[in-house]
Amino acid sequence: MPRAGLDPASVVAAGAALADEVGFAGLTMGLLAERVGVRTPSLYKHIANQDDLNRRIAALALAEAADAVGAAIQGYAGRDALAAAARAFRDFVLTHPGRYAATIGVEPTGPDDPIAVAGERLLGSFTAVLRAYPIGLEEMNHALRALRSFFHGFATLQSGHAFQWSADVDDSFEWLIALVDRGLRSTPVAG
Amino acid sequence: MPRAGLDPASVVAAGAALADEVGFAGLTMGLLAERVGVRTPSLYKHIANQDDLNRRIAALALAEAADAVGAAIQGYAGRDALAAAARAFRDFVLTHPGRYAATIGVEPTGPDDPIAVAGERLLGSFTAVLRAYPIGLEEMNHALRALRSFFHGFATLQSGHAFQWSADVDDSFEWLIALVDRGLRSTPVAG
DNA sequence: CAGAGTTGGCTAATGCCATTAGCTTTTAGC
DNA sequence: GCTAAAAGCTAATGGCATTAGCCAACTCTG
Repeated sequence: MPRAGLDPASVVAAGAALADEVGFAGLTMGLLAERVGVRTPSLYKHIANQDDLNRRIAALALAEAADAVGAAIQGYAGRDALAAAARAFRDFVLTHPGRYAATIGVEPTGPDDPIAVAGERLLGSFTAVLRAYPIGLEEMNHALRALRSFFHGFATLQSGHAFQWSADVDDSFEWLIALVDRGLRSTPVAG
Repeated sequence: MPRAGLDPASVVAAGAALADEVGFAGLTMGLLAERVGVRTPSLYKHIANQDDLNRRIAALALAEAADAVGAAIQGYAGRDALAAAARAFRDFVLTHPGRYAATIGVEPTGPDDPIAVAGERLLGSFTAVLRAYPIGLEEMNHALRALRSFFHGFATLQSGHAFQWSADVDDSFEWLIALVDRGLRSTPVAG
């Protein structure tokens, strides 16, 4: 029995890729073991259990999303930054539906949890998007949550095939970006 | 062995209630059987299998949500209707997280599927909310999807404890409603 | 370059969960 | 009252996650 040369990172990466293929719900230890060329129990030498695997996939997904969004908004501000961030985020979710699904409902165990660290990084990019809009400090958290709601909502609905084919989904997404841009521009005067 | 007096509707109702208590992922046939006072295999006399149960719970949830939103917007228009619908929808998701989770990712099998019927009814209420806004027919589908994205996104994020406690979540929700209202008021001139 | 210890892989076993088969009793309709 | 469908039950099957315990293969030191 030659060694497979696995380590936690490679197992998690394979798990994320497999989740993207078969759906997060279809990700089983047996399938993942087969994918990495090992018997099921051997996976436990690298990850504690399936929940641990899910959390690591979630952290990976958040880190990758933060990278994608962060890179997309470089050099842009205002509406251009908003559109770039929104498109990058949605692209990521649509091309990596399984690993993004792993992030839903996970809660970091503490501030040093990789999930929290990556999540903060993603939030940082969202904050950068809002910088050019007339938003007071006190409203920043509300605006951040609004942005997250719209990014997360649209991406998960489309990923779950919740939209009929009555109109082009990409057009709807651009329309949504424009709607949010108008709303953010005309924030109320007082904080 | 006296009969328990079960029928599909009561099993589905109990399943929805149980899902709200233990989370959709924690809903098992064994737990549901115990809850309705029957052994596990007996459930199959009323529902085909767990997937069937999930779909029926989803249809129930969509119907209830449609009722709640429809009732909430009675007599309101414009921003008032938007706020009423948003609050009713979020209240429903937060008080019934398990059954709402059952709706995520389900796809109706055809136009007569109760899931499709209830979903259309909910969409009808959302359409009514948009009626007082200056939105062209061609844009209606985009606006509808935008509304769904906001409602679904915020409600699922809050339900999944994805918001930190840095600011009051109810305030954020009202802020989001105001943002969407501003965006919907100032739609571009051309359709 | 040998050998001790750690690491990573394997087989076997356990327990939970969904589902099916086949039997029995209740109950509704005649 | 009788018959047949409906609704319950026990027993059995198969999939999945997880643990125990064993052995081979690297690593690292002397």
